[in-house]
Amino acid sequence: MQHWLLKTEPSTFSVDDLAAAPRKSTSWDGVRNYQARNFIRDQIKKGDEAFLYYSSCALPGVVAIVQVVRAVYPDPTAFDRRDPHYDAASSKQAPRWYSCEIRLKRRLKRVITLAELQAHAHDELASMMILRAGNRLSVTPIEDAHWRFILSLE
DNA sequence: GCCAACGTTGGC
DNA sequence: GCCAACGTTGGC
Repeated sequence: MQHWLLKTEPSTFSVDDLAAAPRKSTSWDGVRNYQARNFIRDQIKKGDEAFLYYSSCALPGVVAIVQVVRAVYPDPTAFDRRDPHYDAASSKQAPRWYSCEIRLKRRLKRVITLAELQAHAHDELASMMILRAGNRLSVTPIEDAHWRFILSLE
């Protein structure tokens, strides 16, 4: 089982939104970056677990653990003309963008902040993608050792 | 296929 | 709001 980190801006979609959703699950869609798309399309499997990470907010960091409950399918928002993520170049015959469905497994007891992660950027968390300068990927794989270490901070 | 211009992301 | 770091676009 592979681990992941999924980025969201809490002002757009928060863990509260996820907790309030039916079955505490949602379609993880709207990803419009090819590298992130490829992770979703080619590597994310049902049963995988991911950290939910808050960005562009007062306290960036990991806030929850989610589980992939349905693997890859074409991103429906790309087909919806009224959706801000609509993409005329994506057709149902040849989809360009993909989604998966995630369910809230549990909230962390507290936010594991970006500042805490950065404090270990040169030892336990060396080469963690989210800590790379200028990182903008919204979907990144997490090494097993990193996953365990981050949870040990909780 | 190169690369400059432009837009977006995201920490601070 | 600033700005660095990227990704994308489009002229050539």
